Amino acid sequence: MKKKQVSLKDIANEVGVSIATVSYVLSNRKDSRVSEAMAKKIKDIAKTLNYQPNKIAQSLKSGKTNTIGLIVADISNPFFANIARIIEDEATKLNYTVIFGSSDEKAEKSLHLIEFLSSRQVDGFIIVPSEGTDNQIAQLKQQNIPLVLLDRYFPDISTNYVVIDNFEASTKVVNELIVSGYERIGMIAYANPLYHMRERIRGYRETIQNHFGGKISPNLVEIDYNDSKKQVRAAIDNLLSGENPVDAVFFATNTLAILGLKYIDELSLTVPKDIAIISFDEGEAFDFYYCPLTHIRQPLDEMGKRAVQILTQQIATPDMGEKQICLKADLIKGKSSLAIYSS
Amino acid sequence: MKKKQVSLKDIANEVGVSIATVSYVLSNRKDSRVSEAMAKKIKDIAKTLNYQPNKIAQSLKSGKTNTIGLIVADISNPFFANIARIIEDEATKLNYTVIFGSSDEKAEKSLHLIEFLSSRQVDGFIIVPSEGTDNQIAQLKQQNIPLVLLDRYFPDISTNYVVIDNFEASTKVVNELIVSGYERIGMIAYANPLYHMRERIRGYRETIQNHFGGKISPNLVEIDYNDSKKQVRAAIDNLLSGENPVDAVFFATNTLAILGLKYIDELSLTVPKDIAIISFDEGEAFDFYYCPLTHIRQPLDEMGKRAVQILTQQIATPDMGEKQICLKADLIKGKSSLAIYSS
DNA sequence: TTTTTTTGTTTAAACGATTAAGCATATATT
DNA sequence: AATATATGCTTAATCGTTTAAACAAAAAAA
Repeated sequence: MKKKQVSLKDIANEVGVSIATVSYVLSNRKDSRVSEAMAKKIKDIAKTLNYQPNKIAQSLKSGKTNTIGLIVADISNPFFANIARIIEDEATKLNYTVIFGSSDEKAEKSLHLIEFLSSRQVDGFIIVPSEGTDNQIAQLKQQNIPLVLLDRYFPDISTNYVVIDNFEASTKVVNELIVSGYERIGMIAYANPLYHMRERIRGYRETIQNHFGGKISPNLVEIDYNDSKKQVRAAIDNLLSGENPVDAVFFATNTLAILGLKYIDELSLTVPKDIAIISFDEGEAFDFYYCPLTHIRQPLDEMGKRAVQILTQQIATPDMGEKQICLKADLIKGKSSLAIYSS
Repeated sequence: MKKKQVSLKDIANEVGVSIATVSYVLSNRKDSRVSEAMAKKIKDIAKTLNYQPNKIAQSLKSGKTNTIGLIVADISNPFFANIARIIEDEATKLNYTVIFGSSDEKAEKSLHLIEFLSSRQVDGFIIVPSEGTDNQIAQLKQQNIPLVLLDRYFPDISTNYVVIDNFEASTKVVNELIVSGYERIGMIAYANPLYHMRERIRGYRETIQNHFGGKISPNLVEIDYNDSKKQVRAAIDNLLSGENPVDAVFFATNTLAILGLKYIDELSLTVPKDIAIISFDEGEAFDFYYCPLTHIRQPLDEMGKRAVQILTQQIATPDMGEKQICLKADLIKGKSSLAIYSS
């Protein structure tokens, strides 16, 4: 009982003319030689029949789908949801549709998504790559499929990417804590070999090293993504115990910060009096934290837009050179890292 | 320089056989009569060439895209991001892809999205409809395009839908406040004519009415979505002023609650001592609110899954009757509506 | 008038897959 | 041996577009 969509053929039959003529008119090509009268007639009928071109057929013919495949770790994570929204808006502006998928930081899922979206002929990908997806990215590149990495990248694979300078951001965080008088600065990060995480950790380590010259060593705990809740609690216990408990903690992501702060509250510690905190990224969750958090703010808007722009450019001009964008992130000063005035 | 994707034709040429034979083998139809030897040869070559079927071509032939169009108000809103994730997972399980778009609660954008996704031949829609989209929904229905409304629906249009019983949920909220000893209960809602909002308001009004029998009247303020921040503040000022200031406020959505609580904090009012609060829906933001919020929890998981299931069923069996699911939401008791023991 | 050019439209191939129908050849049945 | 059936593969149409090429008729140039 379902009514088929109106096709060029239907219009052609109605008007009593060939499909080609209808096509020429409705794709209003400047060089077509269809008479004014005929054109009007066709356009009118098309309108009354409510004709909508079948993009699937167009895509098959043109080899273009005007579709972007977006792969993030988890669309329900606000960081990615926000960026997805920005990407959606920019893509719409450029007449592209977005198909998305969540990889859950798993290489296997990522591969499945890439194959899935490839077979649906997306024109290109924007990918937040997970651990162990190097080969997938290399493969896409080798197949000349337009691609932009977002938020993270592989230094060993030359691709388009849009990221922030994680090293520098991390440096800012640690410096802020040091300037504010904190000395025993711990860091909780993910045990993730990806470059962005390594850079955050390196920024932390080197700044501590440069400043304290070995008199105080870095105190870093790395967390397994799939067991984060338990391990974050253990990490905090760890950092707070021993002869030299930390007086400040730097969380490498907002999810870690949320888990950490919940536990710190459970321990009835007060921020920043008992312990100072700086987090990477924001989160609605922090809106109501009693102590406004000092944190790194990534330029999400610019990141998302740039990624779409670079991708669509590369789709249009495949031989365009690779674009590698590294933006600076800001340190937003809250009250969770207030200067210590008493000893 | 871009390498074309491998097609059946390429394999056929390589093997020296017709396209049809290759197609029969690779779509492993049980009734095909291709010899074992040939089949193996074709499969091997297909593997070495890394053949991936072109779904665009398959779709054109079959008239099916295995794609769901998802329209929500705003993918960056955690409520919708969460539901999008659930829908994604369920869709993947059923071998469907999801294309999404954000309507921003605007009928115009919604129409644009529907047309956009229709022309991309999505097999069906899951839509969180906005104000004024009745005709769009009616039109889709009239075109026999499979459709499930989510979270909201139009009582005047008979469609599939998955919603919660907003009236009942609202009733629970007000009863909880009354039982806890509150009497002057205000409500802040959106000035939105959609049924879900009307039902929340009706639940509030009727419960107040039933309980206080006119001795205390409902005290409702409706907010314009596009000016919510300012208007929520005004609403709270309003509810707290006059001869009979409210002692409790019921927020009709989590976004309203967030705005409201921020202002209440600014006013240095303490929850629930100075004012009791109950909110609809949760939000990461509440995780760190000093006073755990009493709120309505919608069964997001079930809503998302059911929506996908109903939609895919209807795609498979178009003459299936309409399914209308109304789930109950739970009241999660926090401490923001604690019983009053002093007068 | 004949030839050339322009104008308006149609024919047909193509994109990559599916699939009913056709056609040999081989095997089975009488 | 003659006919029927099974086996293995190919031909060709189809989905809805696009578009180069062909064609006929009208207008312009010779």
